[in-house]
Amino acid sequence: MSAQRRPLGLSDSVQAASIAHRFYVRGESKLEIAEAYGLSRFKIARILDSARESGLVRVEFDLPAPIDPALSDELRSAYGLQRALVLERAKPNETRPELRRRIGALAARLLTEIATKDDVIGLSWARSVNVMTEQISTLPRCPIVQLCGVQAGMDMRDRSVETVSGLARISGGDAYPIYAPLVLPDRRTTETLRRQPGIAETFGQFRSLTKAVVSIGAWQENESTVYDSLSPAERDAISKRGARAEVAARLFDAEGNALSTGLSHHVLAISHEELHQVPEVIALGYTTPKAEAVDAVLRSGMVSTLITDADAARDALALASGRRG
Amino acid sequence: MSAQRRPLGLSDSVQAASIAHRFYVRGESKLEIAEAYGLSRFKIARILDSARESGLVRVEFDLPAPIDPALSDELRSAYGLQRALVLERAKPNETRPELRRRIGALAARLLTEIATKDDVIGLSWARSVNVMTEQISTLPRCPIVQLCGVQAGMDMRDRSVETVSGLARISGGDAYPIYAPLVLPDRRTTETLRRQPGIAETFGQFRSLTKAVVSIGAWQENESTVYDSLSPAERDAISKRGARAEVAARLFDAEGNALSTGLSHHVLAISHEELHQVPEVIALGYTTPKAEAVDAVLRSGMVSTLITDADAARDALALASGRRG
DNA sequence: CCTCTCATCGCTCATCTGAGCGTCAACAAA
DNA sequence: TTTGTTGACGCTCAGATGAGCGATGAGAGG
Repeated sequence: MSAQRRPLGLSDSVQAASIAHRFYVRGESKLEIAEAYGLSRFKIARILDSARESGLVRVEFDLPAPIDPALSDELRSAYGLQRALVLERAKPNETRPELRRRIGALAARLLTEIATKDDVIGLSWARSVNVMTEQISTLPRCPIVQLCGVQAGMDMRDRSVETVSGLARISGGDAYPIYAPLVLPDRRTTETLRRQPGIAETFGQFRSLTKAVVSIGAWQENESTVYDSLSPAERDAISKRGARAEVAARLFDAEGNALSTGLSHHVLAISHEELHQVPEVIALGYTTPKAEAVDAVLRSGMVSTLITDADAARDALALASGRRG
Repeated sequence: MSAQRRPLGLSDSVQAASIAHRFYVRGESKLEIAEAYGLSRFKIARILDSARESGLVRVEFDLPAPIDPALSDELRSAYGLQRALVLERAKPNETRPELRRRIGALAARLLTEIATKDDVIGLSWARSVNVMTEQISTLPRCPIVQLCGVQAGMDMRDRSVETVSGLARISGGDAYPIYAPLVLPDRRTTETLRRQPGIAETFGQFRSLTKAVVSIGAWQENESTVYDSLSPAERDAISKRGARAEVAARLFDAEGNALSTGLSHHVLAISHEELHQVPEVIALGYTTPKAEAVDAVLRSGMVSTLITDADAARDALALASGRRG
């Protein structure tokens, strides 16, 4: 908390370090140490305090991944999440694909770890989710369900249509894909497709989902594939309704409320309600421009685990504390 | 204490790290953390314990010098010293002059720090003490007293005869040198010199000493300049009396008892008793071959501060614990 | 189905610990 | 000299903590 006081002398430093070693590493009680040194336990407590304040003893974390435990915990408690994984800043100028890869790797490890054979896992449509599945090598035998239709554009090229079936192959469980576009021209077409055998079967799985991995998009250019796929008129109309964030083509306002717009009726995707029912929703959202969107989605209470980077985490925390303090 | 248990999962690790951060860095109580996480305080305690045991949280020491705090503390309490400074192992194959330089630097910093204007500082004749004085740049104005005569041999070449006057120049205090050899041919010559004006004056200071810096020599070849300067017959005679260590040409047996041999009467040096009276005796002793000698001298109870290296410290500790356990 | 094992969890109680306060000594100003 | 200021120290007591114990539950084997 407080800044470095005076640097302490060599002799005092060694004594303080020895005491700290006994206390923190060997776990002796302060009373015990006090007796060994012929000092009062208060003196020992003060030495330990000043040793920590002066930075003489540091507590380091050897996490199995480059995660910032302090930020993770702050984020977790600020939004009442079950878990938060905040990736440490890596290089000063990490490119977006590099960051996405690291976020995906983290999500992959988490999913591999927490998935059980009784799970039904849903995946939304996003580059980061795609990158995640590429980094999963083992998974219990459980069904993999696609949460929304196929996004037109670059996704086709990197074969992300195979995300769900690919993961199902690794898992050995059933695959429930949606071979149809995410955004459709009108409501009627949407409902027709919605009733197609394969698609209806996938939609039927939504109520059984136990885990979902989704990506958070911001309602602005290049920060949401759904945004990018709409016409300027539609984008603006939705912006005017207060849309800030998008998850699986479902929209949220700044307060995290589900936003029902015209778009709602011509996308093939899991509904707000169904997604909210999923016990474990792992949301991926990274980079500063998405902080506001991450904030909005977290406020919806839908997310149980957030995986993000340090920049976005700090910005989101600033928003959250701005509301409180 | 105990070895690494299982490595813990990613999710648990992050939780444990967050809890450890709250506890160790932010200083929250376990009860507080337990409430924040909806866990019992016992659970928190167990998480913290296993986090430390598994090495997930590490306590690091940022000492102003490369000192091993754990070894220092063990050594300090094993021998009932006031202070112990154990230099961390540097390179795998550090040469003796390099090690001596680092030991000297440490002693220099310590002496600079603890010396006050009311001190009377004694220096024994040794390469490490000489190296120490070279690295002292400031010292309160106090008298500097030479504790023993000049050792013949290589010391002359590196101008270590000037050690005392050099340090006195830095300090601004009086210098009490001994311009006479340490080992003399017979008792009569020794006593004659002992009564010479300058030398007598220096010897007169011995009872006023408040601090002394001495080097520990082992009674074997190349580990004691006094040993090296004697004839084989004398060396062996003294060895047979049980000599293990030498400090300022005064001998100690393995139990740390003062050893009175024929040598005692033809050296110009402070006596065992006078040295024992000095409130603060800083002893320098390093490298493995000297461990037994260091052990012996520490057992004498004469030393208040030991400065050594990790190898010697470990070996000495093995000797000490061998006697107890 | 039972029963055993193994691990986890949270309780009690004796001990340990922190916040706040009063005492004391050192030192500077009056 | 006295008086005020500052910092170090250790006391009290309420609150936090650890050791040990029995309860509970999941999974293995009968």
